[in-house]
Amino acid sequence: MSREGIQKEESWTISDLAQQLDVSTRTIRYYEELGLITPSRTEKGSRHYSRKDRARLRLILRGKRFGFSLDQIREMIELFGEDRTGRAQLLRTIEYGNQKLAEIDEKIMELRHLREDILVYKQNFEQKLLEENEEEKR
Amino acid sequence: MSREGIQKEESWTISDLAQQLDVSTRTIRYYEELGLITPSRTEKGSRHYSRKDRARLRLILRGKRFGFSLDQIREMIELFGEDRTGRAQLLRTIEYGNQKLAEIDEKIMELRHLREDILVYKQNFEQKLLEENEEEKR
DNA sequence: CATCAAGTTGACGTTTACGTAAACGGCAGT
DNA sequence: ACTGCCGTTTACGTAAACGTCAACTTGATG
Repeated sequence: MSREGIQKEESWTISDLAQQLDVSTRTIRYYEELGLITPSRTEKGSRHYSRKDRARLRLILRGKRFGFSLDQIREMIELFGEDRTGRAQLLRTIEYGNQKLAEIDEKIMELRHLREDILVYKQNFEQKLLEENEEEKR
Repeated sequence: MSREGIQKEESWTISDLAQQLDVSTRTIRYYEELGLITPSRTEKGSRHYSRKDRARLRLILRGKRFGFSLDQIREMIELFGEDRTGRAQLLRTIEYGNQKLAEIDEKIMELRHLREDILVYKQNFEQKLLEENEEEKR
């Protein structure tokens, strides 16, 4: 009989996580200082990260890579994390989400522009390369 | 006869440019300190920006918005800016360009992920909103 | 049991990317 | 000639995002 429902009950130490996501432990603790993640603690006081914590950290790192400040990220996490109740609150949160989505779409657009710019530069050099080769044939 | 080839000879002062691209003059001067832009000077010493300079500044700002450090940006500008000659140099530069393009594509992919994450959060709240409405009907 | 790796909390240092203020020159309008 | 306004340089200030080091605990292991 296959034993179903066995919870791996995965969890990691701070250095596990640091290694997995390629950041320093200091950085992770720093994010905790800022209230971006709140891992559980063992009896002794060691930090203890669940897969949810890990997902959150990934979100943070991802956000960072696109110029979002930690403060903006915190803002985001708080809004989506709180147990908002009541239509008004919910609507506001959803609206905030839409706004963030729009921002991201905007970023994607801009990235395409940047890509274009670089492509043009590159093509310039490719052209030069062709000219060099022509010259050689002569 | 239409007068062709009339160069508007466009150029701008530092504050013109700052306003156009929505940055401070300090920032522009700072980029110059770092060697990212080198505007010409008027007799008196005032900076004088051509459309090329403006394009470059736009590139810088664009790069910045995606977490590229000014140092990375400088690296990029230098490589594309220098008058490289010789097939080896050209090939290296082109390779560098390809690498940058790959990085950007990677970023775009990651942005899509981030977008997905946020979308899921939002949909969660939209679901809650539906449940609230149900409850009300009761 | 000694020691060593890995965890903790402070505290201070460093880099990046500018802001801000001082002190000055040039030019336009009154 | 005086007043603003814009430009310049030099210099110091600062917020964000960590790095680094010290001082200490706590298991784990030869």
